[in-house]
Amino acid sequence: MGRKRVIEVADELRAVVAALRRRMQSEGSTGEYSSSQLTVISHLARHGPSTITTLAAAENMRPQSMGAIIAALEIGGVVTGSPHPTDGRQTLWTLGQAALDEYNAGRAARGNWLYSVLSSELSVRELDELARSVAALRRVLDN
Amino acid sequence: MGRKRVIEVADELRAVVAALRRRMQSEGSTGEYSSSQLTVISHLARHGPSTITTLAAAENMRPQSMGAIIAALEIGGVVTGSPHPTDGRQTLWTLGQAALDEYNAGRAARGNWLYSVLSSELSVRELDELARSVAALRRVLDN
DNA sequence: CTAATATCAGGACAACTGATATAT
DNA sequence: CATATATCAGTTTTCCTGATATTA
Repeated sequence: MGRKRVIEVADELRAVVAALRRRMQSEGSTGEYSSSQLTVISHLARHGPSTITTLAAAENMRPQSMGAIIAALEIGGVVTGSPHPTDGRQTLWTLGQAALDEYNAGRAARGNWLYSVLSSELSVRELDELARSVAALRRVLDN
Repeated sequence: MGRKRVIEVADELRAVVAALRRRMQSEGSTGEYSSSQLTVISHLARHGPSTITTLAAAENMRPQSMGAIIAALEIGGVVTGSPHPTDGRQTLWTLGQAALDEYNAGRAARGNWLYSVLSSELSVRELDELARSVAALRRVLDN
């Protein structure tokens, strides 16, 4: 693939990422959780209890920023914090049972804009390609 | 593709979009232009002179927001505005010759984080899949 | 008069940096 | 003391909504 072609892909990816982000944010009010909140919920549901520092690193975000997201979820009763068994500096955050059930049942995603448009407007093949592309981008981010 | 699988793809896409956006923004200072500015520059380079309303629609953004981006580029001498030949309400914005040359030579992208990681860390096949996935997402956004 | 284009002003939100308290 | 975790406070950036002038 030529250099020019890579530049085009990068340009289009940049534009799509920016536009997707704006769209997800504006559609966020339709669903129950914001985009940042859904990301944290899915992380906790899949990886189990985590500290703020761990969550922030997973999302390429500063601990202070993640702290604000967790604080909002705690007020809503979605997550609960408990002291780390051996390290008194850390707090382990866990998904509440109701939120975990909700996530596993797919109800958290049901009313979500991104989930619904991917289901309805992408072919099976496109979804498959998208899954691989997302994994490749994740790999790039984690380097 | 099952429902659960689509939810996973949506979750991962949401997380990657958010993380990519943050990363692009923080790496932005390395390059010469911000993410929003690069998007506008590449649009003008490919599609020719455009109005603020046209640019805003292409990027799924409000005209007021695009106006601010254009204003910054004008101060930097990157774009120049000229009145529309027949419609006095409109201003057509054009890339300056220096910026156009720079774009065509790939110099605008050379120092760009996104371009360089895509070139160095993705295989040809992954770049190809990514190009198709980005096009599919663009289609979803334009609906 | 109605619709479209652009811009001015003010606001909301997400994530940032710097500083600080506490525990290892 | 040096390091790691978390949080408080203030700032920056980006995009938003509402209101207004101008032209088609």
